[in-house]
Amino acid sequence: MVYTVGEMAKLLGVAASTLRYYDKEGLLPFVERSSGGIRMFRESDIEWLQVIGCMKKAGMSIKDIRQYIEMALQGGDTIDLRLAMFQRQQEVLKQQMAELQHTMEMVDYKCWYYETAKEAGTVDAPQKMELAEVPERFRKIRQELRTAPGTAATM
Amino acid sequence: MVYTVGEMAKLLGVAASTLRYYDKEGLLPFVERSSGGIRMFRESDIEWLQVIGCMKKAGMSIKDIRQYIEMALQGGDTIDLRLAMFQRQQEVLKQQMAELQHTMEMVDYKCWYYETAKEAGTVDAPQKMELAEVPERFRKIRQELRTAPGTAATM
DNA sequence: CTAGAACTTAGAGTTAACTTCAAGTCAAGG
DNA sequence: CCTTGACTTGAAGTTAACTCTAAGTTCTAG
Repeated sequence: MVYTVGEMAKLLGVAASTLRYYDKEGLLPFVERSSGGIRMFRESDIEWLQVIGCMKKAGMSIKDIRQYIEMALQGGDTIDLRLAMFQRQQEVLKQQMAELQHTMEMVDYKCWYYETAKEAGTVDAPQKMELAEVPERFRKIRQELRTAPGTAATM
Repeated sequence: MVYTVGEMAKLLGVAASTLRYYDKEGLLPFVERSSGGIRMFRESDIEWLQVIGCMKKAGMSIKDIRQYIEMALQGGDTIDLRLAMFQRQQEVLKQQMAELQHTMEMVDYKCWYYETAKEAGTVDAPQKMELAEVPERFRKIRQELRTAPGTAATM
């Protein structure tokens, strides 16, 4: 079974123009063409596309992804490089996860803040509350919000 | 203690031009000016800036953040709206977390894949391995990678 | 009082990742 | 054979979020 660019796009839930763009950027060198020049995606190309989607979700740029694809097609002696690339990506994701966790804590705190404000009818209730009255799990984040960060970038 | 835009930028680890840009976009209406027109960030503005940073990390656009800021400055009768906004953001973050989790699984799989390839000296080892030989925790993701997705967008 | 560093603004430039357009080509059904 | 819908390309346009530039102003130290 082969697919045209439009069919594959529908299958993956992306625009056909996106796949053409990826091809132009060198992300799809494995896609073959008909005698007339039309892209013919094979069943096995789906795995490539899924991996590309995964890397994009991990925050990698088109350029970085192209490097990986080139290595993968080049073959055997780049196994170490590819392994290293995914291991680095693992670290990046761990970092992202920690950051997301932290962002969640902030949002949880803000939800508590406005729930408390809603009950009291004014934001003064949570805003002026003594730290000791604030639920324990929000104390750290509240302190953090109200002071400048240490070294790490916040915005 | 008050800060100029450059001092505050350094404190937060961002470019001064970014803070000016945010101001231009209406994100910093609370920042006062000296008689000569120079921005004077107050200690208490740090919390605003931290919240902006948090919302940006949660993937909100400048435009959406401005809406929140406007509501917050407008005062009391928008508490419900602000609560709803953060509750929606909570859902968005849960979604992001699930996606990140999934991306991590893919990367973990790829690490295993290339570790196995490295040991064997060829990608054929993991590539052609029977599903039953694949460590149990990678089976699902391997299957998934090799087939078209259901309804959800993958890329 | 003055030099110079840091501030101000409007507006132009940058970058990534698409997205659209125009003009033309391919392929399947009737 | 012809129509028609989907495909092709290069190139231009879009969007968000900055980032830089230029011309001018403010503040602080000497």
